[in-house]
Amino acid sequence: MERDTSLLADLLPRLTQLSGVLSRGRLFEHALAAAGLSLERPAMTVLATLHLAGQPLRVGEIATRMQVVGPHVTRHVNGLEKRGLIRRVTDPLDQRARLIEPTPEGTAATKRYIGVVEGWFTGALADWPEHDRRELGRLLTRLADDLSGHLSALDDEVR
Amino acid sequence: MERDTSLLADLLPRLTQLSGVLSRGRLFEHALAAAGLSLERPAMTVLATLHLAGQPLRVGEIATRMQVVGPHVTRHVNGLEKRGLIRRVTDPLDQRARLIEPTPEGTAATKRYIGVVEGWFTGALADWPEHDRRELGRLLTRLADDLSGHLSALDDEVR
DNA sequence: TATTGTTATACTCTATAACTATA
DNA sequence: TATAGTTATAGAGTATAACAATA
Repeated sequence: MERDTSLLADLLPRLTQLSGVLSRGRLFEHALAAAGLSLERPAMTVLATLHLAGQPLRVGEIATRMQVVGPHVTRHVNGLEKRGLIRRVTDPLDQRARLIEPTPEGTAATKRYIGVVEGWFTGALADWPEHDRRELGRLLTRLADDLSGHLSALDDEVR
Repeated sequence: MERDTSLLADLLPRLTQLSGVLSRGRLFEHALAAAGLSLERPAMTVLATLHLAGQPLRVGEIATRMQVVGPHVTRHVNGLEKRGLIRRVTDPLDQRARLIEPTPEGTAATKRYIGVVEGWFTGALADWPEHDRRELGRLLTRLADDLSGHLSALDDEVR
């Protein structure tokens, strides 16, 4: 019990710091600039989500994967479409739905961006022993899942 | 090299997910409600920063520790002062500076909040082997430091 | 002249509500 | 009537710029 508290006293500030570096930090802005892109970060996240999926996705599906709400995705899809980075295709199976798919330019832009971020992370973790990198991946996966699960439970309680 | 890429392909989405849970998630709102507080999250962060420091801090120092900019702190300090949770004391060593210190009510509120969050994290990590919890703390500390360091280096390059 | 803090303003990210079109 | 998406609007969080007071 005593030990838990002291672990948490250390862990919480770290998580806060990390969260700040990733979300508020200029890390992604740097990567966007280095990739020669002038996009808002959530727009880039839409592209990255499509890239990770490896197939066209509906607006609602993108929203779910980004853990945001539909209109937010619509807004950035609008911008991406104007720039010619994605295309809206009506889903042949359901005329209400739209499938969002990257254009060749969108795919190229996404690859440039991901390349920059990966290179940057590789550099940041260059000195890490292989074992630590693997452990971090394992623990972070579990932490993200456990925290997400607990958060859902909390939301359900309130409901 | 191949291995780095595949690690990162896994790590980056995890970090994004984690960052989302912590920053956008309703975790802290839940904790505030459970502690019986109606404060904005950054205001609570100001209180937590003071609590962690264990002593009154200047506005600028709070901003540095929160990794935000001065006016942002001023704004939330204004709100906290109105609610009687902190006090502004002119620094005897420098008439320009103000030392921010929690009132007894502020201290009590902060303790309630931290207690809720720690209890919640303890629950989320309850099933974790002690070894994993310690490893997570160690690796997260290093990750946060390395990423912060790299980010500063990037900022300097741009400058 | 440099620094600490404040005020005023604006921008980014995300949410909720109201609506349209299809099912 | 329910669902997919869009449009319009609002709010939280943070930044930049202009300023005041003190050093």
